Amino acid sequence: MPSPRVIYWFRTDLRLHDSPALQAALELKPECFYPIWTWDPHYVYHARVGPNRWQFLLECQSDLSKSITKLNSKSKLFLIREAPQTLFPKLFKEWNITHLVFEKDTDAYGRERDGKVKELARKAGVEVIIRPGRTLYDSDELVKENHNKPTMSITQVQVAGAKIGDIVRPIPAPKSLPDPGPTTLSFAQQKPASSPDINTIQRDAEETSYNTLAGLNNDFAVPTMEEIGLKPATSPHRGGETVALKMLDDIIANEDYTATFEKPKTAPTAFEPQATTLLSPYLHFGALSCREFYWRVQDVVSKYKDKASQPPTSLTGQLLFRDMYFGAQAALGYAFGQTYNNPRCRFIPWHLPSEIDTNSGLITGRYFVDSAEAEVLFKRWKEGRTGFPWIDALMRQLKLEGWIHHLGRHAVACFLTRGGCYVDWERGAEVFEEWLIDHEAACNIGNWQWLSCTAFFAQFYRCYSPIAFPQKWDKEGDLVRKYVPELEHFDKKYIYEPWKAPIVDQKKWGCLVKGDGTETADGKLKMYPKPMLDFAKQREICIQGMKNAYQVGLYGNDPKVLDGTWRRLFKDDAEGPTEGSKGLPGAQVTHENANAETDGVEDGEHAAPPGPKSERKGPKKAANKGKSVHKREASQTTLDSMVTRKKKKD
DNA sequence: TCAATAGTTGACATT
DNA sequence: GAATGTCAACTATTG
Repeated sequence: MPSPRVIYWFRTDLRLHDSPALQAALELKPECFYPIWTWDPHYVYHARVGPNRWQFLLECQSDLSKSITKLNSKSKLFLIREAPQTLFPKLFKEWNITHLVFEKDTDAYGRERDGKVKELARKAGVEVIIRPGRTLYDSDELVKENHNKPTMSITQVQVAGAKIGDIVRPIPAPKSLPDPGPTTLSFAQQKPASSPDINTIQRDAEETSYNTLAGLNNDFAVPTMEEIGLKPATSPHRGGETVALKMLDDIIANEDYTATFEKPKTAPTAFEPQATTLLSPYLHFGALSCREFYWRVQDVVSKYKDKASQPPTSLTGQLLFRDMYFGAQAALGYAFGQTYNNPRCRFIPWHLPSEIDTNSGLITGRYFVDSAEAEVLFKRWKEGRTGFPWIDALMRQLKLEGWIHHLGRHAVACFLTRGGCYVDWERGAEVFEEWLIDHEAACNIGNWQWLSCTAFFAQFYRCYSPIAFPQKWDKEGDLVRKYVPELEHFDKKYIYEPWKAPIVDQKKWGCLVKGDGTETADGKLKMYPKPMLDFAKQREICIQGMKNAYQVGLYGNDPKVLDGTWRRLFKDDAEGPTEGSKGLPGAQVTHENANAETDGVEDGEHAAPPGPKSERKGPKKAANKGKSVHKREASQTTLDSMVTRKKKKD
């Protein structure tokens, strides 16, 4: 039996503390130990990742690399710029590897990738060791104890969790690490296909991270933002296990906060400091272990006995919700991330429905513009110029900093979907995926389904007001003043509804409320848009639409949804793309090559004012016009060809 | 079987 | 200002 030569493959576990997989790797007593990261083109080209989350990732990697070097001056995090699916067979041979060890990933894409890597290892005679560690409970085990069903409520998580047993106590960080062996790379690099590339909009220079195998200085260094060609990051939040553990220490030191935390009582209007822990991005990248967090909190809670808050509102309750969403995703796979073919997601004929690849049954990442005015509402929502200061402040904070309070996310998600614009939750989830530094696919998808009342939650008549809700938390409107500075001098009486302020006052306070937000100044005066919709009216339309869709009662996997005949069950004038009795699968609107630069709807910027169906006189066509449609041509099923194909010449 | 009740985080009026 | 009830009425669980 040769001495173990081990690759430890870091992915969503960028830490040394409490890593069951890392512990398993070290128990092998390796002769050579290679801590590596492979540069997965899925992240570079396919998932939506903005500069803020990129920077957070790079900071987590740098911090981890330094921590590794502190334990062994010969070692570091070796970043190898190639897709794992093509790199590993060559690397196994080159470094004479005997074991590959990594933390389990239950994300839909993660499972697919790891399945392929396991197969490659088997062929190369390399033993693969996988340990769960990303969640409180192993998500697959949680599903198993939930009668092999996706975990759809917190009670189910608690019952299934109790059957599994106690949440495991955290493992200390290793005190030393074995040397790596030789790190020569004599093989040729295989570049991934750089097309399709959803992230061109995130860059202001060429993406050159695949120009070398081991980086510009051949030292396996963490790439710079420049190497990836990214636009500058703007988030104030810094990544890394070191920062995370310090933040956790500070939270735990405040025992009252830790033990009596109740999420619904934390203010979404608070900033500097925010009302919640802001540990979610560290949990996402694995810079902080959720079990470390859980037990540090639980030990304080135990001291407080009956004075402590309880799940689901307590701090540990938040971690249970995370496990719930991971369990739902582990059971449902790719279908969890979409309505189409999802047995647990209600079918609502939202505006701007997703394009479906009928071969794979998966969404393509593009969508249909069934209504030009809905497209305008969506654009204005994304850009933070809805004319509702609370919504705009949050969307601008999100884009700038990559993090907003959980209840702020509720407010903007409700507004986009069932409580305002009646736009598909998948559109909103895509924007969050792009901008959040803590974007966790399972949690993001689950929360969007929750807020849109398509799964997990059903009380659609409980609708967040963009005026009354923030008023409850902050009468002064400080968050608005910070992120919507044009309203900085408005009296608090009008801060959440500035269109009601008298014109003389608007002039006095230096900002006119007019237009649609495309212009920002009128002479010396600033401009802020008028509200893009009548909230009270739109709320009624949405609630009626939801009530109707609930009565029809379809789920995403209903045959009538799959083949498009669901339209027979809706009246033509029901809210959403409901006309006719037959149509394309899902809520797609007409047969059309979605790559085509054709359109059948008037220019969105000049659309009629909001109102039900106002623009849908005459034949209905899909508008997939230019910039308004996401340029993602491949569905998830084509990922494999994406990484194994040679880079095409331009 | 079915009524009662609970469900992390609504708005508004009244006490 | 905090607590409670009503609005209109959802699903899933429980006894």
